Amino acid sequence: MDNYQGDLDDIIRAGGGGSIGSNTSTAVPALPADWQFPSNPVIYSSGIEEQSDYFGHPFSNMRDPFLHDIDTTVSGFFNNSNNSIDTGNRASGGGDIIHGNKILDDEMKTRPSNIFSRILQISPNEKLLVFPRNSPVEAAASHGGLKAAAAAGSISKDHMISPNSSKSCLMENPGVQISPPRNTGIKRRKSQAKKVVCIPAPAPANSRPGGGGEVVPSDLWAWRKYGQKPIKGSPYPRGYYRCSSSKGCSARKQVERSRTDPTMLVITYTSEHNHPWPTQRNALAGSARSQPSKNNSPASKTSPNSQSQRARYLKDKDIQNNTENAIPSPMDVKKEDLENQLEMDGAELNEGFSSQSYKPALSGSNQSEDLFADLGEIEADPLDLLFMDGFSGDEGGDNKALDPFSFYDWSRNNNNNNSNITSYEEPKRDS
DNA sequence: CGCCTTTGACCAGCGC
DNA sequence: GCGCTGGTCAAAGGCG
Repeated sequence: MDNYQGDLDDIIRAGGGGSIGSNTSTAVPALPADWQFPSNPVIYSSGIEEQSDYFGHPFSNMRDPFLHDIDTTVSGFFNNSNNSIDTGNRASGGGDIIHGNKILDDEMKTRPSNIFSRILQISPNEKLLVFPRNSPVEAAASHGGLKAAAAAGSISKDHMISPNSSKSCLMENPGVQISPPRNTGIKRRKSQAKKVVCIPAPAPANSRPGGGGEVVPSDLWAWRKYGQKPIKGSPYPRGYYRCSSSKGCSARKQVERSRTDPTMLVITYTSEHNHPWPTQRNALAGSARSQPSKNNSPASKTSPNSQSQRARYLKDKDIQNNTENAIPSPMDVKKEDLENQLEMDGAELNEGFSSQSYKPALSGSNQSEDLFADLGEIEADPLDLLFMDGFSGDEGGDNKALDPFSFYDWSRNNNNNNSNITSYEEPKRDS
């Protein structure tokens, strides 16, 4: 297949190591001005220990430190048995997943203190990460990819998560599969490794069922929509996107609104990008147009806007930085803010992270250098480190590239200092 | 001109 | 084996 160098499986398996390059693009809504980092990161413990390995991310180690926090911060969440994710759905049904939203509501009220708390990971192979809405973490996640998320904590399938600050993002996806894929060789549905990310929908869920007016967050990658289908059991259609940054790239993503929480978008990534970051040109190439047309078009459901924004963002960035490959960075989140927040949490976050580790390894492309050079200011940011770490081929130098799942569109962030990018990664089973 | 979105049809996987 | 559902293909149309 294609040149594709890796698959999600690889990524996952790599444990971290594998951060790959696919990014999703999802633009994230700006964070509330008052948003703050959770003081206590919470890690959901998963029954899955593998994950630690799996992620191989420095972050992973962080879990323990945070575990104690769970009781205090998230205890409600966990205690609530309701919080479980049902992985069960599948097949025919389109899988419904579960839900224990009740809890969420409560939780939401309380608001998880930790960003990480919202990140969920479901299975080693498949991960579902949920980030708090509008939290920088999301961004991080998107940035760092699964690793970051993973680091945040993993959850066992039994533990569901519903992280959204206000609502839970359930994986409707049939896909959240916990058990190993049955047939690896199957073509379509079966078991492709998938990552599922829940992010706050950039725009209010205006979309009517079926109508779809979703705005898909854009990322650096260029995505081309190749299909949309109504999903049984869900009022919202699912959009199918393919990476258009490079020909032959098998990276794909599915975007749909969470049934349970329309304000959340569930993005499922499949396959990895087999190419380095898209150049601006590429990125812009497709995105620029999409915007306009969509808005007008009745059908446009998915995310034209975001793409255009991305394009704009890139363009602007380019101008500003004069960098050919300007990559938006999660860092847009103000460093100071982060620092302040981090202070509260303690250096825990910092532990295990080195600025070095976080440097993205963009497959050896010069791009990365340039990009990060621009980001130098931000580098110091612990969060960045966290997130970025995902990029770096921490694991063994696997440069496979970028974490496919990792980038969310920072563009929005740009506008908002506080904004954040939210990204989540989840593994999904195939549907 | 190139790329994107939209949409209906087709194909394949999965459960019964 | 059948039916349902999901995922992908491909044609048509639109925009910059």
